[in-house]
Amino acid sequence: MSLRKPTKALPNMAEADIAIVRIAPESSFKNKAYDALKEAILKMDIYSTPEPVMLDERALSERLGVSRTPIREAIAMLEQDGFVKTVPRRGIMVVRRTKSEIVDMIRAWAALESMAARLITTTARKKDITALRDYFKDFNKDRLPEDHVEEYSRANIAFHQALISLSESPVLVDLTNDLLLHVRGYRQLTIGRKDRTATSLPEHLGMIEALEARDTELAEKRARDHTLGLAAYVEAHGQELF
Amino acid sequence: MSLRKPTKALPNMAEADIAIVRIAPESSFKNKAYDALKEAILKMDIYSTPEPVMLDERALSERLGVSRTPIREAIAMLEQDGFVKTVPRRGIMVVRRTKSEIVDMIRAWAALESMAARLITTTARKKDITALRDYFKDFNKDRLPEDHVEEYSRANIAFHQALISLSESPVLVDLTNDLLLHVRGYRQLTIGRKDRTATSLPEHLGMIEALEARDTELAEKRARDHTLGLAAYVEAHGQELF
DNA sequence: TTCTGGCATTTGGTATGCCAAAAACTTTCC
DNA sequence: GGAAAGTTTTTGGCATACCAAATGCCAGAA
Repeated sequence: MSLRKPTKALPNMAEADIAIVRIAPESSFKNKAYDALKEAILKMDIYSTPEPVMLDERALSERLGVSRTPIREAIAMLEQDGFVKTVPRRGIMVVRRTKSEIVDMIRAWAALESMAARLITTTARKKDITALRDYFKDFNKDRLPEDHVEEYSRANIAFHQALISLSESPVLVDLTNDLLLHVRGYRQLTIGRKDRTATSLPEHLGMIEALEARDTELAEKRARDHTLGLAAYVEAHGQELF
Repeated sequence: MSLRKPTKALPNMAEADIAIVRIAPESSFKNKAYDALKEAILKMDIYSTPEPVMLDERALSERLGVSRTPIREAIAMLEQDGFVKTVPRRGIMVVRRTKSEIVDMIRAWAALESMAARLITTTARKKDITALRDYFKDFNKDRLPEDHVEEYSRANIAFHQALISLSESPVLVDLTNDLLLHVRGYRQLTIGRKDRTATSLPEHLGMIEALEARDTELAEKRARDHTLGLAAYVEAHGQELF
């Protein structure tokens, strides 16, 4: 917590000159394993095979070069997050979401983002709201989003995260980030599909306008309807994605 | 996943007659420890003392009669939930929420519940909506909520949980339950304070009416404003609670 | 008495080993 | 041959031992 009390052996020594830098906390193996496994799970395409993807404690501990104990603790954490499910004497499987679960998550996301929009209209600085446009500055009628789907998808996600951050609500930020990981981690394709991008950009700009106008109700509505639109889209067209 | 392949020793035995009940999964020590610790944490009043409440792995393992391993896994899970924070070679401390964190959580709760209300207007059966009134059937002008604060507080929470359940959205249900544990687990007093109960009941009835009328926008608004009212109340008067 | 250096203790982190249940594999017997 | 019975292997659950860092205690020096 506090640094060691400075020695007084040399009464006039320059105590502050050593420029101590606050030693690095060196994250534990447990947390390193958690991060590594989480990233690996989000990166893998678990829907490409019909059989559930299984993890093996011993194999993982060997791959990561640590014992099973920190691996097991990381697994327990991932299970709390809903990324894996361990079945005794059966194995650890990566959880596969159904379409309706994804739709459900997007709806919750819509709820949280619309609340973020509401809060932003009353607290955020105009400068910060306007800065949200920057995420789409590379797209216009000469450079359509639907012609750069991957790039637009990334901008899309960055925009939404920046928007939520403007609410200055840690809870909203954390909850939406978690949902986003589940929704997009498995299928990047879900967001930014070509036929969504056409309507996406104008809706985003509409949201920003409402925020700038400090129109609480309108901003909330536009944020909600935009994301609910995504939910409806997935519900209608997402069958083949899962 | 699948039941054991039925034996064929007796070709004509009535296989379906034994009514297998899905053998008890015999929850693991890890999960038992998780449940026990979670309950204990929610039950304790961590704001009554100025010093942070610390947990000790070895003491817990002795108290629960298991080794440290499942205890540590349970702790890792609780840390994911945000109930405890472990600091290497320092200890495990029960997380204390600040007032602004609680307010933040209540706002997120408002967002989720208003979405639940929205969904209910389009999917729930009228019968189920009307049944929500039952939670308040023991309160009227001859038996005011403010005269039975504890009882009303319980009915209040049960009502909100039943409401969210009507949305048939597992995500909304889970997220709000988690938030509720954090908000009320530590301070039962936060909800159901005498000066809130007066306005609480009419607002609840108003929410039910809007749901019955299938007025999506109104139901959403009333649900949101009701819970945001609680947030505002805590923000304004909650100082002494923390 | 006060301060300092060192040792013992505490505490979370990690590695290992063993267990039981389930699954995979092998053997045996009709 | 094929299936039942027996055996081996696999896999997560749990207990235990040891480690290193942080803290506290205490004797000895100033």
